[in-house]
Amino acid sequence: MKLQQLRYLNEVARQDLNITSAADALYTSQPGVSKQIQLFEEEIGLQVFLRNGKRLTGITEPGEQILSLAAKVMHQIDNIKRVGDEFSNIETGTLTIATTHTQARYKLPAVVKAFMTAYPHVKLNIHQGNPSQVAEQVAKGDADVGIATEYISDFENLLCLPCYEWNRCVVVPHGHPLLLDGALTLEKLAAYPLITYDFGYTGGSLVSKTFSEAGVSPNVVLTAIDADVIKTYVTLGLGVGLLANMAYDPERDSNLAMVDVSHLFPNSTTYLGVRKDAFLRGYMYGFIELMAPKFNRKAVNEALKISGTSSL
Amino acid sequence: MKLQQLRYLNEVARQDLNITSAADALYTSQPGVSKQIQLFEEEIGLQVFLRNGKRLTGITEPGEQILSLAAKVMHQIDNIKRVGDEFSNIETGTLTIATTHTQARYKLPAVVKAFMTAYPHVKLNIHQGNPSQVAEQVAKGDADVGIATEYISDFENLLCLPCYEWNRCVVVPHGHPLLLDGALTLEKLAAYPLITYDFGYTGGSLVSKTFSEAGVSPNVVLTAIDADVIKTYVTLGLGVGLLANMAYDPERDSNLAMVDVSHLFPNSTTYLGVRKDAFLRGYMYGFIELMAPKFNRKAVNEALKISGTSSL
DNA sequence: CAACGTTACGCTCTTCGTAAAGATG
DNA sequence: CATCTTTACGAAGAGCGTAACGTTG
Repeated sequence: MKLQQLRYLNEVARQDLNITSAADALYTSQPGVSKQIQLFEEEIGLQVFLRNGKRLTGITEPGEQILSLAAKVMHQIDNIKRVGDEFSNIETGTLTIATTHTQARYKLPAVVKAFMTAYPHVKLNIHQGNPSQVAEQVAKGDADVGIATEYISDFENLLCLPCYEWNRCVVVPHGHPLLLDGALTLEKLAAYPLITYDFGYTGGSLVSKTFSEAGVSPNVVLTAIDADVIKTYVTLGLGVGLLANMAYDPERDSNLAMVDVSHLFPNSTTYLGVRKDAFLRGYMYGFIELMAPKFNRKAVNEALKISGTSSL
Repeated sequence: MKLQQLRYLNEVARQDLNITSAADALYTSQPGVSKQIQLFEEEIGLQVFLRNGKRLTGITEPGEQILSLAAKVMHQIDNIKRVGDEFSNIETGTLTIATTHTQARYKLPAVVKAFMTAYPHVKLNIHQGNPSQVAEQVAKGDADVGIATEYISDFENLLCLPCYEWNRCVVVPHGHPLLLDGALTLEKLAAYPLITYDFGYTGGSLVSKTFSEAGVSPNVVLTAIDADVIKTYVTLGLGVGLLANMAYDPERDSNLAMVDVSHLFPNSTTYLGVRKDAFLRGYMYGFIELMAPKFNRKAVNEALKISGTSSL
């Protein structure tokens, strides 16, 4: 059995059982991939892939398990390489962050700036997606850390660290009747067309839950994943915007008025997630600490130790 | 990076940094191992082993991490092979049990007999050791399951399933004064020379704890890991034997009298341990169920799911 | 000087890429 | 007939074993 074979298997599974595109992705020849997979299946003594004649049509039951194990092996091989990088090229490498739009746009800039100053030789990638995509990317090892609200703890092999709590505000054009009508309630809010986050995005489901538990039906006329989009439509007079506190900037958004509604909704917690079995580079600990100061290197290791089987 | 290199690294570490004996154990040439380790270190960009000139004298700090990861990789490679075996040669293979003498001698025979009838093509190995050796063998993957009392749950990556509870009895030659003196107490027991298990073995530490909590000092004149040895010395009149209930067989041990002392000591629980990240062959589930009937395949998988990161 | 690790070298087996052939839908 | 996989073959390369050399204690 060769590592190459496991790598090939993985990539074929990734590429929807298309050997040709797997070969392309691996920068090698297609017959080579085909051959190694045959050799692997011969050595193991069973088929990983179901075939209809020559086409791959599916994955066998044992194949599923083998692919899952192969993915773990490849991940640990990556970890081994990282150990090398960590100890030789101190503080150079890549940090891939998966996060939602809200975090990327309003919370991360300050953190990223501090990070880039502290680790100028680390290349940064930011992947954007909804919370479950964020979690999935981290779980698969496509991202080193994920930052999102809710959902992220669904995956068994992720360690979730609470970073900070936040709440919501309402934005309206200046002179809007809501501004004149005393303290805001869910009922008053529901009287106006509402523009807010997609459910399934940053704290979206918590909002709908709060409304429904209060027996109030909000009139959501438009949803977006993007606070800037929401503000744009509010500016056009299409409705009242409900978004994260941190997404309102008094200077930049001077054409809108803001009303805090923390008293109407429970706080949402933003979590940072890492794979329990990942080898964390020094600068990754650094990033985590910038994001959630109480989680220094020691605290993260402690959390990893408690949570998982990971016996690094 | 090659799997072979990881295998070599592992074996060298196992053989106390002796490349020559590692090569022997791997049935290959010594220069080959030497070369591959050099190539690996070159590729990774750091040394795994500390050298004094040409001798290996230790493991570097990153080396420790790499070796740990390499061990995991090799274990998962074994798992992959097992998947193959499981689905092709149904119910043939090997089951290695690590356990203490008491279990092997008094509890396992019935289970093993049933197992061999159910899975006649599975080869059985029984490794004997003290409870911490048992746990270590399972943790390292040298044994598939471990059976012992206490201690076994110290390892992070072991799943422990409670099998059954048991308690102790006292054995003495017929006509011994203890038999005439009414209900037994710790004090009365302490008045006679005591022969019992090594502390650190089957429930031994629980016995000493019970005595010390009662403020009683037992007069332990001889300890052994082996109930048969204990009984032999009791027969010779050297003292009173304190051993596991199940170790007294009224027929075979007709030359000794037995007094139950369950009321003096708390029950001990015997656990069965498996690695959380092991791929369990069908017959291994079978063995576990024979040993602890409430843990059928489904229950074991459930326990694995709850306990670990293991996302098979 | 005995035990151990590294270097040197030649052989063999593997792997990889190109080209061609065979299947599938 | 376009797409995809397998087979065939030759060249390049990697791994292994023997033998010789260099070090360590």
